Amino acid sequence: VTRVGVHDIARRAKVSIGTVDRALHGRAGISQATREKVLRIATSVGYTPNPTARALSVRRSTLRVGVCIPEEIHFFYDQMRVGIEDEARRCESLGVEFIYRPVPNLGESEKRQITALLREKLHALLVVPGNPKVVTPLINKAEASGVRVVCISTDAPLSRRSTVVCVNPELNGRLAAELMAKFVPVGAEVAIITGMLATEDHRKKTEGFQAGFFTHSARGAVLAVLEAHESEEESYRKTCELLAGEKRLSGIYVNTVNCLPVCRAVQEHGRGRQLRLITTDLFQEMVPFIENGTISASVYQDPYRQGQDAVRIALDHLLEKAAIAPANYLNPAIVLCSNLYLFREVAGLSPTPNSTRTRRSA
Amino acid sequence: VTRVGVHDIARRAKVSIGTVDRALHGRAGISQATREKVLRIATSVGYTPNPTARALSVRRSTLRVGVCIPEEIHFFYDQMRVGIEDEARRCESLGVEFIYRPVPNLGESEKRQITALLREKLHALLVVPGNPKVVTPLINKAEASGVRVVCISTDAPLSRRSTVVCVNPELNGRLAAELMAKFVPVGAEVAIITGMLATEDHRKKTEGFQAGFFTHSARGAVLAVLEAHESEEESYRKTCELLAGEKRLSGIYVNTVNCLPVCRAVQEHGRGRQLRLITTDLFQEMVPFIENGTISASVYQDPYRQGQDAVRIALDHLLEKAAIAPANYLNPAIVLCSNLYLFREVAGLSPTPNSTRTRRSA
DNA sequence: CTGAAAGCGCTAACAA
DNA sequence: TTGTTAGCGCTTTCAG
Repeated sequence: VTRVGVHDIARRAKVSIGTVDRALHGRAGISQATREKVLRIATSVGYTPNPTARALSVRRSTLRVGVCIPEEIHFFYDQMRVGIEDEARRCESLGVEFIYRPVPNLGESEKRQITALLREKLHALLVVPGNPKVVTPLINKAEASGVRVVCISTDAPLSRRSTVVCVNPELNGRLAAELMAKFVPVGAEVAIITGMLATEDHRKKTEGFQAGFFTHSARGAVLAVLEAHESEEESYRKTCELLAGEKRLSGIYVNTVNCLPVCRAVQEHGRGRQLRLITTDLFQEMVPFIENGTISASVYQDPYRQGQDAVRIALDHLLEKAAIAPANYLNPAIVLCSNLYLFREVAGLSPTPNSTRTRRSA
Repeated sequence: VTRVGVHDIARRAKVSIGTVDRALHGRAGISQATREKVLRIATSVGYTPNPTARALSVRRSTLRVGVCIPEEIHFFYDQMRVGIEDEARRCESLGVEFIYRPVPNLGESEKRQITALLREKLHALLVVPGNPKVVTPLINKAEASGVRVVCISTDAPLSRRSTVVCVNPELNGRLAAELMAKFVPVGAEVAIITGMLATEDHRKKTEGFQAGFFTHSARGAVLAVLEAHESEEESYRKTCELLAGEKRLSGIYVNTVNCLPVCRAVQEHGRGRQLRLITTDLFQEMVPFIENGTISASVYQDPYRQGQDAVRIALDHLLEKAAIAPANYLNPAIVLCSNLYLFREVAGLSPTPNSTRTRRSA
């Protein structure tokens, strides 16, 4: 099976390889007649270009990808960074260069960092936008100068970013609600503990949960939506009050990362009742609560995958001219006790010694 | 930051590119002193070879990856194939050639197809082993001659395959059991419908479910394990008998793909009771049953991802000398009504018109 | 409009 | 032991 190349076509058409190239790529400077002849021969011999040769020939400049995501140890953005780095490593042999300009926290000094990145003659920019108002003009400026911008995890919906890679927050809430509806009995009453409803992400998760619980539960109701403002103390206190006030409460959905105070409160004051707790994401401190059943399930947004996918989308576009979908919604995973140790955040840990759950109340 | 190549190293070491090549590849005909000097410079400037150029230059030694998976339209192995093809496309610019030799059905004529592949001077082989007894010697032969073999979806555990990419079947069963335990009330009785317990995969899923249900349910019991031998008629009949005989039954776990007859039986004869059905994998015909709540959840083994990961593992090893883990266990996804349309098998379809589930019994 | 030729970065055969 | 050189198949520039 000897592959046919531009030379073969040129020979058969009695033209030069330059002409073949012009015909094949619809470039200017060739007569319609020759073009058709070349094209006809090319299809008749079943020509397929050798992408290796093309890649070698065409890519003289190295691609530069800027990355601006929050820095963090041991959690969400940390996993995202690892996902980006792992995928970046696979591409460095293709001559792709990654330039990291992290921000210390979501939204903090992002204007400075992104501006710095944009000076680097990027081809693509991966960014977790903290404050959309700040980031949107920068994104628009980048896209205007041909830089493909991929938002990760949170969107800048009014910007001209090429795409976003995230879990749809509304779906996130709906999924939690459907699970909750299936966990609790008919007519059950549940509550939501959120961060700040001013945050789009939290608001949409909350709305999604309410809509989903209405759809999937049988005569159930969402009794309360409590804002805890990401405060440990406030979360704990409000959960305790909730448990004290609503004796019939049979489920709590926590849609922010700040679930540990809720777990503690439930463990201390919810004992004995069939209270179902559904949380968001996963980190090591949650493990004992999942193992002992305090947390029934957690909706996991897979930051590693988000980072990985963002890189892949950008590079498929840059290297292979793949189209970019306007949005890339990941399917969140569901963390249960059984699959806990397959998650990156937990893999490698060994189960807590006293985690054997033999026929406890499920 | 312009990439450094053999020429740069040659210049710095004041030798020719031929010598650099000899040093870099441990070829003969070079003095120890020059070799060390070149190597030192190469590492100090962080030289990484350009695989595209290498591939182009070496020409005939493009990497060849053989693929032997079942052929199928519209379902599991079909998705797996797409996953492999998508990932293969991303690699073709690296000069990797994929040779497909599918089998019509799992295990059918696999000896012939794999043998044919092994004649192709492969570097890696991706295979879904049907009959381990047949495939194991072929795998061993391949590995003995330096071909890295990656099993997908099912393992050939006694062979010397480099790795397997799959969902651990026992975990699969445990996960289904944990969900079931959380869905059904205290003291609930459930049943398992399986294919053939002689099949390792089905047996392990069954065992996993039993163990998991014992662990996670509160005083519940697995009443029956029914083998339906992948027969539509048998599945339907046995489900009907089960529903008639066990009036208190509150859950069924179907651990094979053959779930439609069970769905029909449940819809016809299980009406009115809170019967929880947990199935395996996902295909279009299941959609209405998920939408109308007949199926409470399905444990999805993500064939697309399995194919994709298999390619990645093989190529990371071949191209970047990455180590291969002895096994790669994927985390199964859980299909619910809310996230249904994020799955590849269903994406693009629009929801069934009468699927609006307004406050039905969950 | 068309052809010739110079690379892309690396390998390998052949000289020296 | 080392240097030189001719490609791999394609794109692109520069003459004609």
